[in-house]
Amino acid sequence: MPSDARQKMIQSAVTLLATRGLEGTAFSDVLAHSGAPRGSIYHHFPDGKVQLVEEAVDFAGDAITAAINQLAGEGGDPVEAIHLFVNVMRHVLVSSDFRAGCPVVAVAAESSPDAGEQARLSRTTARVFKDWNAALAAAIESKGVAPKRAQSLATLMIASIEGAVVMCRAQRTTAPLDEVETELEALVAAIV
Amino acid sequence: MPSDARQKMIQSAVTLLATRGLEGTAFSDVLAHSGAPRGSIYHHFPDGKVQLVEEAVDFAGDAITAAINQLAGEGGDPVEAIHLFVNVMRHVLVSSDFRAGCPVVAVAAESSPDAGEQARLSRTTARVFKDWNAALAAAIESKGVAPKRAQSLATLMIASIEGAVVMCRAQRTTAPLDEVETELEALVAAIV
DNA sequence: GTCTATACGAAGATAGAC
DNA sequence: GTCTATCTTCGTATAGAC
Repeated sequence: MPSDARQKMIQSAVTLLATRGLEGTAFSDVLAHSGAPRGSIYHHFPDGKVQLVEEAVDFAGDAITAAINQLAGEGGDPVEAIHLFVNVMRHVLVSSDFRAGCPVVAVAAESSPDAGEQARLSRTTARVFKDWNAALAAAIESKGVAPKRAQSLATLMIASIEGAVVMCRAQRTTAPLDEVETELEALVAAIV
Repeated sequence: MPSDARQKMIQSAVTLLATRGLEGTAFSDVLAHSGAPRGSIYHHFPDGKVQLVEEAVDFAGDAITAAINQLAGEGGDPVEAIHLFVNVMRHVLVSSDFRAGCPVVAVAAESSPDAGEQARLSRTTARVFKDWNAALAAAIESKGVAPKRAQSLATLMIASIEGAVVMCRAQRTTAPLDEVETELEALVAAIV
C-alpha cells in the first residue's frame, strides 16, 4: 500500500519536528526514522520538505482539535478539555525524557510569516491555533459563558499550555505545565 | 573601543534570533547586521556561535528580569508587571510587522536539552525562565499572596505571554496577546 | 585585531537508470 | 515506484597573511 509509507513519513515528521525543530529535521532523518524508501520522497511530496512539514503540522493539530470537539460534543466540561490537552503534552514530554515538545509550536517558532516558502508554514500553524481556539471556545460557550469571554479564555489556555511546554523542555521538569494546569482549572471551574 | 563591536554583535544576535530563529541565524547575518568586522568573530567569541547565542539570550532575558525587579522594588503592583512584560512583547511584534518574536523562546524551542552543544543553550534559557519566574513571584508575594500560589501565578503569566507571542507571530495579529493580557490582569487583580 | 581564503560537512533538490 | 549519483548552496570553523 503506497499511502502506508506516506503516512509513516508524516508521523515520523511529527516526532522529529517536536524533537529537533524545523531546520534541525532533515529529510534523511525522516527517511531513517520511518524506514521509508529513499527514492519516494519527491514522489509522495512533490513540493518537498515544506509540503511534508505542512501535512505533519496539520495531522498533529487536527488530532487535538478532533479530541476536543468530541469531548465537547459529549457535553464534557471545559475543565476536562484542559486536562486532555495538558495530558497529551505531558505525555510527549515525559515519554521522550523532555527531548520532544509540541511540533506545532516548533514549526511556528521557526517560520517567519513573510519569508518565501515559510509563509506557507506560518499559515498552517495559524490555522491550527485557530482551530484549537474555536474548539475550546465552543466548549466553554456551551456552558453559558459569553462568546467574547469564552474566546479569550480559550486563548489563555492554548497560550499558557504551549508556553509551559517550552519551559518544561528547557527546565527538564513538568512543573510549569502542572502549575499552569492547576491555575487554568481553578479559573475555568470558577467561571462555568 | 573593542567591546563596542562585541556589544553590537550581541544586540544584532538578539534581533536576528527573534526573527529567524537559532538555525536560521548565520554568523554572516550577524556580521552584516551589526557591521562588525568579519575577522573578529572568533576573537570576541572563542566558543563560536553557541557563545554568542548564549550571551544574546542572557542579555535579552536579564533586561526583562531587571525591569520587573525594579518595578517590584518600587512597590509596584503585579498587574503593572504584566503590563510591562506584555508591552515589551507587543512592541517587538508590531514594530517588526510580526517578523520577530521572543528570542528566548526561539532559542528554547530549537535547543534539545541533551544534544551536545545545545545543552548549554537549554540551560541558558532555563535560567532566564527561572529568573523571570522568581522576579514575578516575588512581586506577587509582596502583596500578601502565599508563596506557592505566587509561584504558579508567575508561571501562568510567563507561559501564557510567551505562548501568545508565538500565536501572534503566526496569525499576524496582536489579538492573542491582548486577550491574554486582559485575562491575566483580571485574575491577578482579583487575587492581590 | 582584522583580513582573505579555504577546509569540511550537511542538506535540499534533481536527473536518469532500473 | 524506487534507486543511486550528483549538483548546488550554505554555514561553521580554521589557517595564515597583514
